Amino acid sequence: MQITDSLATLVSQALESAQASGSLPAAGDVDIKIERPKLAQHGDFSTSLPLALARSMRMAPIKIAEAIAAAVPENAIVGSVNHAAPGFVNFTLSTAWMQSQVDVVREAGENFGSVDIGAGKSVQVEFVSVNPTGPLHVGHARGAVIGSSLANVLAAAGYEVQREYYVNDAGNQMRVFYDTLYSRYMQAAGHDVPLPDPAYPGEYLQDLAADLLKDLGDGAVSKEKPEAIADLAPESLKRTLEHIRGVLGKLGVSYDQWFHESDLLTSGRFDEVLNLLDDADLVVERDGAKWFAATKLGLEEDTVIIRSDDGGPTYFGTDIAYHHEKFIERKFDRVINVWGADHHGHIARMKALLQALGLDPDRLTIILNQIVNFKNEGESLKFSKRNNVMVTVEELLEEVGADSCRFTFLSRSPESHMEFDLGLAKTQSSENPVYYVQYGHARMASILRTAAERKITYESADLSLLTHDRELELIRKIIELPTVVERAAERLEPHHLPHYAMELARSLQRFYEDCRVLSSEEGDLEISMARLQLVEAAKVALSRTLKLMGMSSPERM
RNA sequence: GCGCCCGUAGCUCAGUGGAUUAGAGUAUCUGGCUUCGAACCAGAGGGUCGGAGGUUCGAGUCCUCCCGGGCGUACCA
Repeated sequence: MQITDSLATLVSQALESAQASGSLPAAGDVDIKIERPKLAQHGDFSTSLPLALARSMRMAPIKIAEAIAAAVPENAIVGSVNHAAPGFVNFTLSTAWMQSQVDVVREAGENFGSVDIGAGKSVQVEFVSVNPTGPLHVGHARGAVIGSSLANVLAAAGYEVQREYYVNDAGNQMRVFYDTLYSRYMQAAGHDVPLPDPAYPGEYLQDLAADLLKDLGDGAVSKEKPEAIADLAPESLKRTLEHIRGVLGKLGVSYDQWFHESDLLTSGRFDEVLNLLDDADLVVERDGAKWFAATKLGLEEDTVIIRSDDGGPTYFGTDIAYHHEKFIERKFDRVINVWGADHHGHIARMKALLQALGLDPDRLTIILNQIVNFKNEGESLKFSKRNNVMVTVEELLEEVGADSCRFTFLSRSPESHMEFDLGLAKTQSSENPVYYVQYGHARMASILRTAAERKITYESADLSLLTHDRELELIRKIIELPTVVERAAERLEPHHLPHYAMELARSLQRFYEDCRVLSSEEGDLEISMARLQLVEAAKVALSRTLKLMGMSSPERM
């Protein structure tokens, strides 16, 4: 149970007992919100419930606050309760309780910070899902970082999480890709085959074609184009996906499943779902194409499911089957898709579709991450696959490093239109907040190492010696982690993690500055032992936070 | 035109679903290393929260309008 939940219960009990004793009048159902005051002098937690009750109780809020504060029952967590103008009840945590938490954190170890709001419900997080037509470029990194961290957070919050990459291996883009690959392959074999129009640009395809020629031989050269492509396609897809998988791995991203769009077509699921829609009278034929009749569901316009030119499904068409598969076949309680903001027009259609399939649209959540504006030394960079100006994720990682990259993307909320200055990220490395956070971890590790070298054991420490302001400040910050995880999971906002990490590292550095852990003085052994336990707890909390962010927790730097 | 998103310190960004005196990093300036790691700590300056109305006892947060920017508005994905 979270501290805030415990406090809410206490407030609820206080309210009831004050009403029972007649010091407060009756009130309707109330939602007790526990907040964190901005100023330390107002305590650790507060509630503005009296302000909300003032109207229905027809009493001055300050009087209500006074009555509630006086009625809070005795308990282990709260040290003192006060009321303050204009109508707050402020709580200060009990010192003894905080001290006891050091042990709780150490015992929880790498599980510290976990909560159980998910209650084992299954949730799928689908992210990146870039067309397998070449290397990932920097614009894809943001969604990768957000999606993977979000998955970590949800797992820590008690959900059964599945991480998925949707491989679009069946659409028009792939056709263009393979057409271009064919030309490049033939060119590599010395034949003058022009590029198709449109064609995929970039050196990647030339390199891939040359590799295929080298590794598979020139057997496809003498074949007709469709047969040649059939020969080359599987291997090119495999290699491209391997490359993508490798780069994402370097970025700290991994998946439980790579789901292929083509499977939806070969398995018959696409046709099946199309029939379902047809039965619901939501498919119309017009201009030789088949449309999803979204206007019948109140949307602005219909959307094509099957093209008129070749009878193939559109991206949205297979996406219908894909989401049907997610909810009906795989039975996910919730599905979260992380999309680039340029796909936002797709959301209303998807939601309408779920409704048409008889599914609650709220089970699908789309997280849009805004396009990243990359700069170099203050100058804006425009990327495009078409005009071949791009920086790959691989290059980004070489320049900036995975941890720094993750921290930077993660510390902005997805909807912010963030700027990423590549030059700055490189040159500012030592001022980068990521190093501040990791340095804190390395420093705690160093203290524990030194303690081990000096053969200091501290299992039997007396935690009641931890009374210094900096020690208590650190404990307060450490035990905040479960609340942070809960909030990040509830709101699907992993960006709270790096901000918490900064605060924790700061509390830790301030503690280090004012509280000597290892002393050469004989009489200091008792306090050293207690502080070593605190250091260990702090390291546990910071390490877990870094892990949730998909970052490393260095023992040395 | 319409739709979605954004506008908070010089710069990059938070702000816990309305609440006690708007925060952090960075940059600038000042001070601090003889014992555990100075990639650190302490302090200072820097804000009409894009603008104007409105709701409210109370608005950076909710509503309306305006200004500025990004992205959509495909039988591409």
